[in-house]
Amino acid sequence: MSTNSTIPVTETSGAISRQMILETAARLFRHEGYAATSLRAIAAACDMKAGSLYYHFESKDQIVSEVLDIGVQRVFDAVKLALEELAPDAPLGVVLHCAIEAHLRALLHSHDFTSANIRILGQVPASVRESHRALRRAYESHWLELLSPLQRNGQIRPDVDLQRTVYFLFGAMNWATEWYDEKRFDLAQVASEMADLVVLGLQPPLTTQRTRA
Amino acid sequence: MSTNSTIPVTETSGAISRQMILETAARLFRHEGYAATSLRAIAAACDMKAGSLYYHFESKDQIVSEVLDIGVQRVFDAVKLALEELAPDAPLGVVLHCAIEAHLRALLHSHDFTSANIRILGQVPASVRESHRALRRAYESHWLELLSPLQRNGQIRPDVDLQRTVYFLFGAMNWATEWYDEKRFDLAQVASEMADLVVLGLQPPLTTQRTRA
DNA sequence: CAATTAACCTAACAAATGTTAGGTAGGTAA
DNA sequence: TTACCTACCTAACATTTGTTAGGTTAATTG
Repeated sequence: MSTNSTIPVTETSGAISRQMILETAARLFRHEGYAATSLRAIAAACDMKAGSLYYHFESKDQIVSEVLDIGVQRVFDAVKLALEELAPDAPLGVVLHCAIEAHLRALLHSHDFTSANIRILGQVPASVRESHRALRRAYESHWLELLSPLQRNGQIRPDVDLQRTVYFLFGAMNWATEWYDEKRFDLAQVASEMADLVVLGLQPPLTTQRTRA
Repeated sequence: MSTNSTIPVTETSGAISRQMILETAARLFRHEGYAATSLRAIAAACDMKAGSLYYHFESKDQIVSEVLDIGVQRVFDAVKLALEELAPDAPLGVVLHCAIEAHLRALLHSHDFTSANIRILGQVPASVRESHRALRRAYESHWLELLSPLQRNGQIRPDVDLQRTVYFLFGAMNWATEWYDEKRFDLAQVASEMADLVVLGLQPPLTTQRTRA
């Protein structure tokens, strides 16, 4: 007899538990590291026992593997979505600002997955790291394909190495997980400053205004 | 407080072992993470047994604590030394290039201490991290005091936030531990590119030449 | 010579780890 | 009713962990 059942048809109770396990694991991995986060700690935070995790996952490696992938995928999706809303001929400053803000927002706004990703990548077993590397490279390529036409445009100097520029940007952005505090900083402003730093440089502007070439 | 301020003139066998333990620990911490690096693994790599480490150190925490401090101290010393050789009125571009190259060189040139520092800081016990924070802040302040006069000079735009600029630079530099390969890159060139990126920006120069104001 | 010390070792401790085998309450379906 | 399935639990397993207590050896010192 179907009374007023509040459980949604689409999400079974198992799927909800699975999601909670992943979110809890991401939070603990981020703060404690990979090896220091035990399955018992993950389970306890989900009001479960350690053995029950094996109903949803094959191993600890599989849990951390999914956490890593989700972390990159969320940032990847956020940046792709933000860039799709831009005009195809948007200038460098706008493109960079948009991409940086999307990356930072996904990275910092209550997403333990992304922070965990940056912190524990060097700690997971080599097999896990290897299978995760493809996704990371795909995201890196996305940024290269973002900047490449701008260099052909002449909006980026031809002698700039885009590969290393992306490395620099990733470093500057991802390091924010170590110092960003949403109570002390405004994310949009941080994104603007970072974009301005690389676009305008630290030097005072040489001319007050510029006409299109 | 346990400062080893005075190193014995003749390096005793114990001091050599102590140094080897620290170097081995740094290497393992960097590659395996803090919790995954056991005292037995450190000892075995030094041709010792785990219990013998307690002749030189009080605990695992003390070992990792010294590794963390050495990591920052080496970069700190390298940057201070490099800046002392500069003229006091050196322009922004020269100062930044000099500081960045010194930081990167100490960070990347066969120093497991520095890489370990960046990777495992988020994994060590809170008490260790807390006592290490003072040294990190001192290094951060050194960069602020490096850039501050240049902003008063007018060589850095007055609306630039120096605090966050240092965060950006630290991120870009420290991230190099994740991608730098001494066989593929030239360190001096990487340092130049990074300095140019923030000094000149990505945009093409608006004027071909510039005279002093 | 004997005594001492530096620099290790052995062997064990309790606690914690990932993982597995088997059990069980509650709902669903026939 | 009976049978089945989902989503857990209990209890153990073999390892591994940091740490300690109590040797042992070789060199140094008086």
